Amino acid sequence: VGRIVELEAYIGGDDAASHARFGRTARNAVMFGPPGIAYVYLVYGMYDCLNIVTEPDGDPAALLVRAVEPLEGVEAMRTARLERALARRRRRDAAGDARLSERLDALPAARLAAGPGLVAAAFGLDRDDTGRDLCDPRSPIRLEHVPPGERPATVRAMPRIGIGYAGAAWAERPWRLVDGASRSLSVPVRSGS
DNA sequence: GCAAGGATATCG
DNA sequence: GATATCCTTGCA
Repeated sequence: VGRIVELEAYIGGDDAASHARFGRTARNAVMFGPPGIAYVYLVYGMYDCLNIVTEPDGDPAALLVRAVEPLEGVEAMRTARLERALARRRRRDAAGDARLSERLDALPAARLAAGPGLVAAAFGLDRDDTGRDLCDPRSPIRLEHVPPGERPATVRAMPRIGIGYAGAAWAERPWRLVDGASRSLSVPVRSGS
């Protein structure tokens, strides 16, 4: 269980940073479907990224989940992270495996899912999870309301990350939303933003 | 500061 | 069918 503390909005086919910018394709098909559905894609050939489809059927849009603050199951997340890291290695050797394990053990819980690729790794998600209904209480991966008693989010908006290819006009839009008080952000909030 | 890594969309 | 590029990460 974790609390989403960082999201980026990708809205409509005219958003030059969105996967929907080329229209409907095999990869992005669920973005054009109903909201509340998971869209998981592979980026840079290595990392899976979880998105939540948002707009009504026919209107392509999604939220990229860039960071989650662990609330429960920290050790399960650590195990999932290690499993993913080990599976990715070409040449396996005991010394290297042990070193990876040590590094993960030393990683603070708050940093286990502090990045889009790390969110999927910590929750054991991959592209096969595309299409899951995140609003279905029976779904193994799902959205729930923040438990009562948790601190309220102090939401801040700033430009999205890693989308220089879309051009300045789109890159400047403040469509990255973070809980400024969280220590689990992928990139720390810079003062003034 | 940069290499790793494979799918993807586009171009010949 | 080939290739430039990609909503990143963890190492040097």
